[in-house]
Amino acid sequence: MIHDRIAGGPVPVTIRAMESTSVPSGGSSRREATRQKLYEAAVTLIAEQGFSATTVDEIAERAGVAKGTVYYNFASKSVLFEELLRHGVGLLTASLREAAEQSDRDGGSKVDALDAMIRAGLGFIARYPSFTQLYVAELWRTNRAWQSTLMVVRREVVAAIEDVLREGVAAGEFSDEIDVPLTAAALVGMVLVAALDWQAFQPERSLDDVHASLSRLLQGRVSGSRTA
Amino acid sequence: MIHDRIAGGPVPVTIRAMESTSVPSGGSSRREATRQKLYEAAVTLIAEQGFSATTVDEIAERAGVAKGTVYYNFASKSVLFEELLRHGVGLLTASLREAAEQSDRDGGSKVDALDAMIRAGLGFIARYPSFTQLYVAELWRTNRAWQSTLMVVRREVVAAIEDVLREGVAAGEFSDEIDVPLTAAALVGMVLVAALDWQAFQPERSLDDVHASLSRLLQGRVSGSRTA
DNA sequence: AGTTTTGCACTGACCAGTCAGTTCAAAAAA
DNA sequence: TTTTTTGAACTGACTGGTCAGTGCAAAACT
Repeated sequence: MIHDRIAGGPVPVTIRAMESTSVPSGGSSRREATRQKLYEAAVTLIAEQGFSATTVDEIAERAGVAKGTVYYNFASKSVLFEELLRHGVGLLTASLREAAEQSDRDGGSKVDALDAMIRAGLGFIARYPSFTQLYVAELWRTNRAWQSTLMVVRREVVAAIEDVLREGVAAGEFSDEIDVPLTAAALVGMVLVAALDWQAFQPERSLDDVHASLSRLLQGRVSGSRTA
Repeated sequence: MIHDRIAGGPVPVTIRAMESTSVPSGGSSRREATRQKLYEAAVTLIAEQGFSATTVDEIAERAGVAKGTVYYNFASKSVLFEELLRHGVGLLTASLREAAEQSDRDGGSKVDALDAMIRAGLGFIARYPSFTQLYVAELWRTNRAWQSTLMVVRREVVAAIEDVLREGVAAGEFSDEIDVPLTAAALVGMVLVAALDWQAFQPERSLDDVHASLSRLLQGRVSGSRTA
């Protein structure tokens, strides 16, 4: 329980992809492949059952390795979880920012950029539903070991959206009366919950379809006259 | 057990337990009062730590009750949790439906009703932040004992919103192109996440303030010309 | 070449501690 | 009296984490 021993050399962990990138390719040592398997096993189990209810034995079994291997690769159960969080949110923010930049490059407006981000968010959630579940479930918890990691990681996501909102306000495209942080949070929530519901209850629907519904809601065409 | 709670430290989120509602006159036996105390204790602990990480001993201690009392009043830890869930969502849906009905009685439009529900939702979350945390954290989990309870309870909430949306569509107030279930889910998500962020990161803001921001977002005045 | 050594990655039985749930005699309300 | 609560002891299963030992492929050596 108590680690008097300070990790002598914090190994720079290079996390690759979340799901198996069918190509082990060069550079990936045996260890790296094992880490990958552990991430994949952990993300689904924790999404389903929660962190505390998921045992290290389960993770090891699912990954097809011995329990000791988990502790050979990660200092503790929570460290494994934290690295999983960081990695996943890294992918998400990269995807969001990339979408916004692409929209800008195409000469789109900031509304277009926001729309592109919503689409990117939906795409991410569709690709990594387990990670999203896990993130939502842990985000507002307090008094947890990885509280600080969670805060850092949340800030990254929200900031990506806030940036676009602010640019839009500066460009006169959005009302300058909007509350940027709150609106960003609300948008995250809208996409998050809509996407999780989509995945959970109407998985047969297409991304385009869901995206269109959310765009409509966002652009205020809900409370308006019937569109032609 | 280890109680390393830092006394008097900065409390990140002031969590108010589910206090007794406006004096439930009937059935207020001694047992009922004990149950209430147990709900209050359980809701905060589980919101903070999650179900699995919360022990029955902790709940009993927090409620100021012996452990045996917990098992005298509830068959098991998960039964306690399920009843807590049902109780809390009952309060929420009642609040939402009451808000919509009140708006109707005042001769408001369906947009007004929706707005009133958003306000009611924010009010509920502000009053019972712990319950909300707990609900969000468990909602999309799978393979859990209380899965069915959770589904029933979710349906109640979403249905309350869907009803108003449908009425609005029928009255020609909302576009008939909107996707009612998805829009309802998105609205829930918007309010949920915005409110939790409000409570966690800007608790000093007023409900009116937050409500105004969300109304603005919903009515599409985000992407529009600057309002006068 | 063939042989020996090195050390990384992995193993799984094991340990010390924890937890949900039980039991029950006695006390305190009602 | 009857109902409800108490509080402590107890059980049996489970859990995070440990550690002496294994396997093996690439070096080092002869």
